[in-house]
Amino acid sequence: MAEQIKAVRGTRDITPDEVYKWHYVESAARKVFEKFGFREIRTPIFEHTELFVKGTGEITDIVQKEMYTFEDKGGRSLTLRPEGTPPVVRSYLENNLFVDIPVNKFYYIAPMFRYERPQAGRYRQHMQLGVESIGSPSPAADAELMSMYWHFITELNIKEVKLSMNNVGCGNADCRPNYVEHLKSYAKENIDSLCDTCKDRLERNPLRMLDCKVEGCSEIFKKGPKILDHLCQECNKHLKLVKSYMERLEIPYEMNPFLVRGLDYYTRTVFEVTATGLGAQDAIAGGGRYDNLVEQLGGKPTPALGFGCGLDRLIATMEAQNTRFPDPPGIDVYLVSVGEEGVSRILEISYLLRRKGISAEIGLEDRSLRSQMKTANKLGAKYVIIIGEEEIEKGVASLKNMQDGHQETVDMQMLGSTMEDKLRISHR
RNA sequence: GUGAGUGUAGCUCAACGGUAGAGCAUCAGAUUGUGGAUCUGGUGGUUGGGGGUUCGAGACCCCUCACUCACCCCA
Repeated sequence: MAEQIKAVRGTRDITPDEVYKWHYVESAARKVFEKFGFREIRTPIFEHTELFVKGTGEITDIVQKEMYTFEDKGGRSLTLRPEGTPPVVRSYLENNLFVDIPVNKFYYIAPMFRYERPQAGRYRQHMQLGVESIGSPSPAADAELMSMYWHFITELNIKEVKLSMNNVGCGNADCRPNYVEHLKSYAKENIDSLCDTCKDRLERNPLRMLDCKVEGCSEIFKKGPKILDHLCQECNKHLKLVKSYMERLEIPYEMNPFLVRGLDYYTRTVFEVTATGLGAQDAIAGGGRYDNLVEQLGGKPTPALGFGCGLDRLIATMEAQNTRFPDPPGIDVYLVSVGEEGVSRILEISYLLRRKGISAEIGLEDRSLRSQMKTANKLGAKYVIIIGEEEIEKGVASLKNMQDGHQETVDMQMLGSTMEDKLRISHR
């Protein structure tokens, strides 16, 4: 035997036994999102590398060490998309989608690629359900987005989720930059007690020191300056309104002043949803406002916000919580034949039934009746149609109800309509 | 990128350095044309791959690949 080629590290197959769960979650998402006025957008799976360097941010981990970047035969540097926001903004600008309506709302269900070491809930290719709302500065848009996600996971019956929220301010001199100076001088006062990563972050990306998990560091920053105390007036007002809307919508959330997301472009509202049963990688969704990104990517100054939700983790959560999925689709009829003439008959009948919208499966191997019945049972067929020499001679078919075991004889000509009647009743 | 653990049949796992096994699944039969329960039998493996130690390696050593978990970070 030739050597087996296996799936690439960090990737996996979703086999037919699993895929119905994905269909369920995806169609729930489409239903919910479309009710909230979001429309699907599909962008290419790869982009010019520059889009992510500029959009996601040069100093992010994603860009610095996690991108699948390659050169194509034309010498272009391309990158498999590691996240969905920059491509959607690019598409929004490229297609001039802003001309029709002031606020554009998009969603996508698409694979993302990051070169990371795989572990529980982390893959090199993972499916992300993403949403972007471009054009509105209103805090109501923030609340709308979070409430939509909340509704979505409620619909799926996901339990034990926590929505954490923060406001990381804006670029005005009296807002985040001012806070960062405070934070830096505070960190310098305590520099001897900080871990090496934090020392490094102090210059490169000071905000990220806040969510350091090293105990000593988190203790220090708990006592340090908080962004929420240093927001400019506008950001403060925004935060206040978002909170009041969330309360009015009765969406439970927690303020977490240490929540800082790994992407550069966030302004003001950021949030993260965590779930139980996942191990260390427990974030099932994360997002926030990015009011400067559209301009950064060459558009006019346009406020925007969005989030991403990892479907692999979402489904893993549901499995860990024993969430009920709808039953996997079974088949209506299994057709069994005896003898060569029987095979040609069941092929013909199955084609007829299938065209009537009935799901039918046929046994094509030359096996004993008993074996074929076993297969029918295993596939969960509601009915079995048996066509052998006796039936052919009489021009009939034997029809067996697999639930109650009752068997009857049906005129071959009447099979189509009989099956339609029976299945209409049992579907009710 | 760092650290730890694990790779034996489709799945879950055994086998003191000495003939590679069990349960489940699968296939067939018991039932010459009838599923689920029971019983009987069969198929199925270059022990992840490569090298080394040894009279002899699934086991010990080295390399490599993969998986798992954690760090980092993220969904």
